[in-house]
Amino acid sequence: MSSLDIPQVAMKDSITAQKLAAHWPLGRRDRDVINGLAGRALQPLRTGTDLFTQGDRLTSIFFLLEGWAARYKMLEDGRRQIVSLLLPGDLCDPFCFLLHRADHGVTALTPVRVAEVGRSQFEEIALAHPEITKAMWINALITASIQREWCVNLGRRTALERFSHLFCELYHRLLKVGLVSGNGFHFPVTQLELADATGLTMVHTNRILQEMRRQRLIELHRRHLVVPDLAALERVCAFDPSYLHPAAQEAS
Amino acid sequence: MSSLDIPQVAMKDSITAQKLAAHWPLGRRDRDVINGLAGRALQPLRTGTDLFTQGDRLTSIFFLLEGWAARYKMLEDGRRQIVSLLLPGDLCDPFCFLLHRADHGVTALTPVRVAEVGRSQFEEIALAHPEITKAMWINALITASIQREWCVNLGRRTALERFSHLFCELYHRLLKVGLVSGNGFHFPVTQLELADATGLTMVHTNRILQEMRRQRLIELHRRHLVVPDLAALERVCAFDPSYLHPAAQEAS
DNA sequence: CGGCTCTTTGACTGAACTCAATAGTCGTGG
DNA sequence: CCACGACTATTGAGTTCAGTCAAAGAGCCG
Repeated sequence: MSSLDIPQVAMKDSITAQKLAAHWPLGRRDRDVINGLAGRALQPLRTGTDLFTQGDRLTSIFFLLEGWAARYKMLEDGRRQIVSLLLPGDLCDPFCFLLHRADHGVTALTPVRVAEVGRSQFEEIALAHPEITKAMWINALITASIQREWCVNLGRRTALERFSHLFCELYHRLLKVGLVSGNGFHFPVTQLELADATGLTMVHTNRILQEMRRQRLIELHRRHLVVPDLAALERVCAFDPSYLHPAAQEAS
Repeated sequence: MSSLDIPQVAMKDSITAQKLAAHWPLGRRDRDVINGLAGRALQPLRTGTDLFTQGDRLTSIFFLLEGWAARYKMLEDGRRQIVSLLLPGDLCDPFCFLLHRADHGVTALTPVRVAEVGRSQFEEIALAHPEITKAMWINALITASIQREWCVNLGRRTALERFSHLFCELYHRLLKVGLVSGNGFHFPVTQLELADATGLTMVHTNRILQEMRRQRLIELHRRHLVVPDLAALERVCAFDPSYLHPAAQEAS
């Protein structure tokens, strides 16, 4: 855990192992188990592919190794709400076997590389590596915390605040896995998808983004988002990163 | 699990044991452990008391034995979003110890009776009774599913649909613990609280409730809500109860 | 009966939506 | 290299759902 280790970890561990180890300290062996799973990635999936759909019986969990995905729910008349964004390294429903069926879908927003872990294999690992299981549970709790914050975003923030908050969240989450460089990051989400994530229409999304550009809160061009002044953006929405539980682990 | 058992269970088990056993079959001993915890209830807390507040370090979990509570988050300027409702029998953050601090508050909407379980005691029980732990994890996953559905409610439904959906959800959840009688249930939520749960203002809440009464979708009077035609209410919002995972347990 | 909290009402405002059309962008294949 | 189709982004005009402000009733409890 000393700072000297970090370059080595970054060289060696998969992004998923990094992320889990940030929740709960994992030893070399535990991390290597995760790296092993992450190494067996599927063929890349193309944009728009669903990892699974609402109502599916779930037979495996996914590690999102590269690319972005979205958890979403549809209404009968075609309205869609994106309920969370999955970033590189994120786990997709590690404990889904405990429920009957998927209550939502997960779709690839970009080409994605995922590793699929079947149920029996997952259960073996969970049994043999309780620390991994614990890290995954912490991960699930943080996901739930983010979900609550999204409820606040959708229920009580203005359009400008919603986008500001979302961008702040993504900035912090991507920073943690080393995907921010030069105050910016690759941002492959279309305005339609942004609208579905913030509960607004595409037209309104477009107008607010222009307003944010005008106010120099963001630069957004060709799938790249730059936040020239993070503090300013955070001020717009009174961003408090504690809901991301940046240091979840504790002496136990 | 035969239907002959049901009356006996209902007579003997605490509401929390009932609820957990509905997620995952629990034996007599496991249920009695929960009953034992539930039996040591605190003094009733009065309306408006916070079980804990955002930022608190969590030292115990709560069983809500009687009364209603709300999970909420505040914005700096006083805006509030209720992110979930806790009904009689509900658990309040059984695994909160895995995170540093509370990212939200929980407040009593009515006088409540809760049982408090300290960390060390909880961990003892979790170790000695893995089936209870499993039931609690399933409970946590269902809570997360409900949270996602609330995002849909806040992001993509009209005001009328939001209230309809919320009432349908409450109807189903209360039905499961035997708190619905004669198509109705005790409904102690004020219009201000309803507004904070649906992301609307109190004034608009009032107007929509009147509209719902006019359309004979609900009867709401003196803290009692009657749904004369559940199917009609469900039609308004295209309610699909599968997100409540009514039969979560499965052969494992 | 007084002081709460909760509910209801009216008039006005405004943030976000709808509809519809135009303009980029990107990959593909001729 | 350019033309084509399919997304994606942008713009304008008009509308509406929900918010704001302010005040008046109801219900409840000591």
